Parts: sequence; C-alpha cells; structure tokens
Amino acid sequence: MSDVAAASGVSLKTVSRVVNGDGYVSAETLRSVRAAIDKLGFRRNEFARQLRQGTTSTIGLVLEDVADPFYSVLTRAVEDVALEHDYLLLSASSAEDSARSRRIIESFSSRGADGLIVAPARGTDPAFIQAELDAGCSMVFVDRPMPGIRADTVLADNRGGAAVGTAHLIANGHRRIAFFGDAPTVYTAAERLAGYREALIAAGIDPVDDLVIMDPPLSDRNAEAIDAVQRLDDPPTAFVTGNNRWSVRLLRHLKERGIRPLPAVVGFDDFELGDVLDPAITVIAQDPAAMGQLAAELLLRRVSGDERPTQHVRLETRLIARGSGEMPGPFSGR
Amino acid sequence: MSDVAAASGVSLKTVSRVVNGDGYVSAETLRSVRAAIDKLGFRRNEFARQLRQGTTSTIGLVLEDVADPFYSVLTRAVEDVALEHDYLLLSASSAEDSARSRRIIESFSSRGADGLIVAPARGTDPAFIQAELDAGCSMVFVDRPMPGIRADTVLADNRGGAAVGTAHLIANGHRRIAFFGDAPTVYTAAERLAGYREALIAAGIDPVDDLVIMDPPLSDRNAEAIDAVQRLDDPPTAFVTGNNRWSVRLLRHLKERGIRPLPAVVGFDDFELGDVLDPAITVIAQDPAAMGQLAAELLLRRVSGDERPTQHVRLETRLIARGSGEMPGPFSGR
DNA sequence: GTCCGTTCTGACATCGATGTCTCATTGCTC
DNA sequence: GAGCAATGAGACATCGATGTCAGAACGGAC
Repeated sequence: MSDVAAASGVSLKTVSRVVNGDGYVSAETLRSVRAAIDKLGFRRNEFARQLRQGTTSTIGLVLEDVADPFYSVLTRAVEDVALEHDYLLLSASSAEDSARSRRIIESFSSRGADGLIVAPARGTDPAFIQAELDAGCSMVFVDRPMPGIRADTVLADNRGGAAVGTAHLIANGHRRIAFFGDAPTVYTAAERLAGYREALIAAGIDPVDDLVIMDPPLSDRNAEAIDAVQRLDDPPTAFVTGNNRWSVRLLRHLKERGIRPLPAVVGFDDFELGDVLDPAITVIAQDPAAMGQLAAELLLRRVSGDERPTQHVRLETRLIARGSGEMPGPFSGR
Repeated sequence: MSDVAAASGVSLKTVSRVVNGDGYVSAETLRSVRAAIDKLGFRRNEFARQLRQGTTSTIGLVLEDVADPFYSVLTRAVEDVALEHDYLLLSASSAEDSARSRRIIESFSSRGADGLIVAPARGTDPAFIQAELDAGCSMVFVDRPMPGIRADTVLADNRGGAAVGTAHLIANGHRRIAFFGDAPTVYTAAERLAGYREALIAAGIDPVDDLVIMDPPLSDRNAEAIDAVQRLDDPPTAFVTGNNRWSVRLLRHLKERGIRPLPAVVGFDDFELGDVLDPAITVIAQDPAAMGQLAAELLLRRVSGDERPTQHVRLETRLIARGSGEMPGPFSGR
C-alpha cells in the first residue's frame, strides 16, 4: 500500500481512502491512485485489515465426516449461506474423536473464526466448549446437542422419526422388529433407539435387547452381529436402521448372504439409490440441507450481534414409503 | 499479551518468549508468566502472529460440489493431510460456475491462503489464474487440468479408464454402446468420451453420434434424451456413463421405465450401493481419496518452498466387474 | 482583507504479535 | 580485578491496514 502511495505521490491514508471508497478524494487524485494500483497490481491484504477490524468474516464447520453424504450435503448448504454473506468457511472432520475435535475447534477459534457450527463428537468436554464461548467464539450446534451449554441448536426429530418408522412397520404387521444403530453414546443413535422403543411399547410390544445392535456402522463386528440376530429362534421380520451407513451395511450384508426375499426395512436417513434398489427402501428422511442452512443463518445472525434468546430448532422428519417398509409381516391383516 | 506482561511484571517480549518457548527465560519468570496466562485465560491471536509472519498455515480447496460423493471423499482426504501438517482448510463449491469460482479463489487468496487446490470450473480464465500465481498463491489442480498454466496437476486416467470400460463391453459382445456424459466443455467428460471413441475405433466399430448424450446429469432433459436413445431403430444394448451422477440418473430412469432385464452398464466412478444393486454395477473406479491426498501433499511441499519442476500425476483407474458389465451382448460368442 | 465552512490530505497511533538490537547481570578465567 | 562468555530481559521497529485528529487549500460572505 505504501508502494502505491509513493508511486502516486500521496499519503498512505489517501490510498486507503481510494481503496475503501471513503469519499473526500478529488477526482484527479482518485484517478492517479487507481492507475498506480493497477500498475503495481496492488491487492489489499485482508489479513492486516481484519487484524485492525477485529473480525475475520470466517466461520468454521466441525462435523463427524465430510465424506458421509448426510454431512456433505449439510456442508454444501452451509457453504452457500456463507458465500452469500461474504463469509469464508473453514471445515474439518472430527472423525468422532473428541481430542481431534478439540484440536480443530481450538485452532479454528484461535485463528479468528467469528463463529463455529459444530456437531459435537461424543465425549466433548462442556467446560472446554464453555471456555471457547467465553472467549467470544459463537457456536451453533447441529445434529447433536451440547448438554450443559446455552447455545443455539438445530436438531432433527430423531426420536419422533424413529417412532414413526417403527410404527409404520408395526402397522404393516410386524412385531419382531430389530434395530441397528450407532454406539449409544452417540446422541442421535440413542434418541432413535428411544423412538423405536416408544413405538413398540405404544403398540404393546415388549422391546427385546436381543433385537438391538448398537455399534459404529463401520466396525468389523457388524456382519457377525447381524448374523446373530438372524439366527435367533424367533428372528426379526423387519429392521429399522439408525442411519444411512447402517442401512447400506445391512443391505450389503443381506445381499451377500443371498437372503431373499428381503425382510422389511425402514432406514433412518434417505440415501442415494435408495429409490433404485429393488425393493426401493422406505426411509425416514432428514433434511440435511435445511439443517445446514438454518444453522448457518443462525450463526451469522449471532456473529453480527443478535442477542435474542437461545433458539432450539427441531426439524421434522418425513417417512417416505417406497416398498421395503410395506412388506406385509406375519401379523398383517389381523 | 500486554495484560499478561503487566500481570506478571515483565515485558511484552518476555511473554512472547514464554509463549513461543524461545529459551533464555529463567525458570521463575517462566512460572510466573505461565500463571498469569492461565489466570487471564490468554490465548495468542494467531491473526496478528500471521500478519507478522507473512504466512497463514491455511490452504483452500475449490471443487465443483462438496455434496458430490466423489468430491466429498476427496475433501476428506485433503482435510486429513492438512490437519496432520497443522494447516487449516478453507473450502467452497464452485457449482461449475466460473464467476463464482473466481470469486472464491480471489477471496481465499486475499484472505491469506498459502495455497489452493482447485478443480477448475469450465471457462476459468487462465490469465486470472496466472495473476493469482504471480501474487504468490501456489496452486495444485485436481481432477481437471488448467491449460496454459504451469502448475502441478493430479488427474485420473480418464481416457484410458473409459477405453477399458468400453472395451470390456465390446469383449462381452456389445457393439451398440451408448455413452452418457457431462457437457463436453467439462474436461473429464470430454476425455472419457474420447476414451470411449478410441475403444470403439480400436474394435472396428464406427462411433455414432446418436448414441452419445453430453449434458449435465441433473438437467431436465436427461430423461427425454435417454428415451430418445432407446427409441432408435437399432437401440443400444449397453451403456457407458461418464460419472457417478449419470450412473444414478440412468439407473433410476431405467427402473422408472420398468426396463427389465437391465441392459449392460459400465459406470465411470464407483458409487455407494453400486455393489448392492441387482445386478451389481460394473464400474471404472477412480480413487478420490488418493487424488486428494496427493494434491494436498504436493501443495504443502510447494508452500514450504519446494522448487522442483512441475509435476503431473496421472492416477490409474480400475475396472471392477460386478455383473452389469458382463451381461452378454448380441455378438457374444462369435 | 478577514473570517468561516467545505473539501481534501497527511501525520500519527493502533490492532497484537515477533525480530533485532541493546543492555544488565552473573560467573568464570587469567 | 579486568575481561569475557553466557544468560536473561527490555526498548523499539515492524507486518499492512484503518481511525482520529489536525491542518491545508479554496471559495464565498461580510
């Protein structure tokens, strides 16, 4: 900038005025400064500017894994909102590891992110989060809440959705319904399991632990666990899966084992090709794009000084019947 | 920082020494400064630091769309490399819009990204890219090259892969093979089309334009275009799709139209559930994770001053035969 | 000719850290 | 006890922009 000032024979401040359109610059000065800027290929260093300004126009996004379709769609939605408001987006995957997540949050915050959107990894220390909030870094939590922290959250109706999906299977005549979900320490998994149980109890069916598997959907134990459930004396006639990864896992396994016809299946989370499979898969769809968009808008409002009371948004889920959930069970037609 | 200095009764510089472990600080001073830091909850402002240092430890990633599974896996790989080297990752989707892409690149670069990984949107102005490079922002191009620019690139063997996939169908007795790909202005689409043609010509088959659709896989015209190909007097017995989106598009369409048995299909790009469909889909698999990892490592080396000659990495593709590409065509067994 | 207001411009401090240079203290050798 | 090295600490300039305030040039009114 001082080079430009020297080249056009004015002071540094005047160049700043030109760059920022601050007014009170004569037409002639303006022209000569502009010329110097072009000639020297000058570009304002946003960094220095933001140091002075105290704000970075950057937000951070911390999710479990961008490569998961649910989160990648959410990410895209956040990106779009950020871009629209001229914000930059930092992103990183916590890989469901609270130490890694903490490291990410710390570096985002210390490098000046104005705010963060976080899907907290299980085991995240609330005291740590509170310290970040106190340090002036706004946060909005998505997909999972952060217990003990006063902050905006955007969650899906996990429990209600799972209950609706389970009830749908019951209505189609199933009573032996298995549930496969992520580890119970994961909030969404626990909620969905609770919804499944609620629906069973509401229908007068006793929830049985034998029919429930709670394990990360990528673990090696999955296949064996599914087999074990199938080998029960009174095996399930229907399955509820707790997330898209588990749905894929289960469907792949059933295909590998050559099990035909497929048992009834309702999956939590829609997933690509779910409609192309045969039978097409009935799902409880979330709306990750809406979740991301809402969270981003909430965060940007907070960042620009919105002091309204904390908001907790609960997004409805939607049952999409495609066939796999409508296969009649042994108790249909009673 | 000056607060800490005041609280512990030392100079600002000494605090800096403690924070940076610069040595030459007595054990006692160190302890008292540490105590003051803890008490005041001091955290170094990375911003100011980086202004002084002239480097930001941040890289940017500009792709077509994070929500596309191909790119989301690539993104995750880049993230992991960045995190490992203590770099932050800025990311944004260009949505295949060169103006948007330009805006993203400009803001990444002016906000101090040390380097960028870019999948250039079609129509990106090389002069603009060159200007950014001249301004000191390193770039590595992935998935697509940037013609006229000297910079590292990491590409898949699009042409070779498409040729292998097409030859595979020919070997299974097909001669009327359709190709559905993205707009020909997209580099990968053009390359894959060229590979398809090469394979046909190598087998003595005349490439026919009637059997080729080049259009973005989300456009409304897709369905009609597929139908038109099917209505030809001599319809294709096999299909090659130019990317995962087109594969999904085609499979969904065939299912909606109730076309059974499915024609032979080979898809470029692997995709989730490709193995669960019936028949399972034969694909030419790329390795997006390897692409992302390589690009990130190349970029980080450049950023830390590597001056070796420009590198052009071509990643092999791999044909995964799963069934859909092995359905015998009318000329099999001759 | 003086005074005042408008319009334009520059000097200087500032944001929060780090690099350079200087200086003070200590302990050791000769 | 003079000289020297090793160690510890501070003053000051610096990165590249912006905010504040003061001041210059100019025109018009009295």
